[in-house]
Amino acid sequence: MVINPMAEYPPFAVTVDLVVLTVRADELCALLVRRGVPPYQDRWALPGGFVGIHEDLSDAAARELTEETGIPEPVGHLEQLGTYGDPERDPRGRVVTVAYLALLPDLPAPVAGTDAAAADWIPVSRVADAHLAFDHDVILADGLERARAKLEYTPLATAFCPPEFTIARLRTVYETVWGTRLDPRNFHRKVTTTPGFVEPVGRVTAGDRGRPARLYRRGSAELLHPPMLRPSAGA
Amino acid sequence: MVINPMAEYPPFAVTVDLVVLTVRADELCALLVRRGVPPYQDRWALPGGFVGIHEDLSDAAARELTEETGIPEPVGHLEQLGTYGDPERDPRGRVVTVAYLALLPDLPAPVAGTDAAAADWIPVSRVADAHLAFDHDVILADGLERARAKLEYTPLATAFCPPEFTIARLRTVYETVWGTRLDPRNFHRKVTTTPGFVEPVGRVTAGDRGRPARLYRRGSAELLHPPMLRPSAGA
DNA sequence: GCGGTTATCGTCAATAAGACGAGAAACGGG
DNA sequence: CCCGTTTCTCGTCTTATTGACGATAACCGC
Repeated sequence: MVINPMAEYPPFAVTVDLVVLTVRADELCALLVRRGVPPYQDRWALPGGFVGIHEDLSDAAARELTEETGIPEPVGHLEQLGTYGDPERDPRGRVVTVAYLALLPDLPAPVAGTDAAAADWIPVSRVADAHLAFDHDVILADGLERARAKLEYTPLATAFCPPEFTIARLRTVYETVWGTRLDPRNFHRKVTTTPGFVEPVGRVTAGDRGRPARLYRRGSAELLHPPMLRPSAGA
Repeated sequence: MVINPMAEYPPFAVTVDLVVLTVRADELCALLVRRGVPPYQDRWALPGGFVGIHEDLSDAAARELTEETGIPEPVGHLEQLGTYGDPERDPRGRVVTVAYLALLPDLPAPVAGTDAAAADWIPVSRVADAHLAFDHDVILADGLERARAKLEYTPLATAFCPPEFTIARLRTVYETVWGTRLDPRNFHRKVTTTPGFVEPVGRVTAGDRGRPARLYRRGSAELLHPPMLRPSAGA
């Protein structure tokens, strides 16, 4: 703020929007809010809001995520997805939005939005008809594609799981996000032999059907070597 | 522009910055400009500039690319890299920049910047000392990592090549960007058997040393299956 | 105990990758 | 014109990884 050349340059509003994904009841769901005010009143939209003049972009995204889900931050995963700045994307004026992608475990959270409108988890298979506000259809589609691709070469599937999870739980994450079925035995071998993907906790589950399963937590790897490739594209 | 709620929200300036990479003389080079005005006067920086109030972000990036390189657009590859909005990143005020990554063939282009300052290709191995202006070190590092990763699972190495190229040329691109050596025979087999990576033109080179090489052009695939994995990380 | 269910381990063939050998096709120098 | 040099292209062998699937282990309810 030493000098003020801003006056010479066009003023923009900057927002953050969130693609928040989770896996619940064998369905991939996105967190959506129903808009209470124009434009696009009563339409579903991605949660988001304006960035404060002294606020970092990632801080704004984390703040919105906490406000919308009610959960403290250090669960799951949050990363920048992309920035959308079509001059016509917001009828109110020139608004550039920085989209973030969040992957969360299935929370029993109330999802009581602080804003007036209602918030809810919507299965992505049923969002297509909804015609989200602004360009949020495109942003959501980009987020889904990013999530699907990242499961291939990063251990981020664990972000959809609670801190301790079974291999079967991790497999349903892959199956749900990719929309494919995976062989439980080959998946088990692949996950347990990829260095740094998961590490055993030492305990097992109890109370479920079938043989108890070992519990694992996320390993230290940031990248999977070799990657988990989607069967669809492989052939 | 129907309503004007912008007044209630903090005004930002929005810029685009470009990480422009090419392979020349067996070195990976980035296009940098020397700043002619404060702040960071006389320091190297990424090319870039302010986004017009009616201009799309990708249009602004393409415009800057053309201005800085003098080449018409439809060569190489241009994609959004990420957005950087630390409140302190620009001493002049709140400037959010949307970074783009461009991969170009080695152009005999004059690189005569329209702006006052000089522009030049700098080998990335020598940029580390330079301490670029603003947070451009970070943006460049992110662009390099993105480029290295994308060579693994996309055919974008072809963006560094002229429209028709040899397998050996493509191999030097991989070797230069990754900083490793690759076996020419295994590389040749891998590239020619990956569906959609390259397709033969039908002609061969002439005049070089050694046996003439077949010419290829880029194939139709957007993703490589199976991917080309870096040897470094593989073990 | 017995069938149902799920987890885990092992086997075998098919596929892909890494390490090389060797011939093909150009060049320049004697 | 023969020869060594260079570089491209194809082929072979060995090893690692994947995909398909059998078999056993360990729980549940009855």
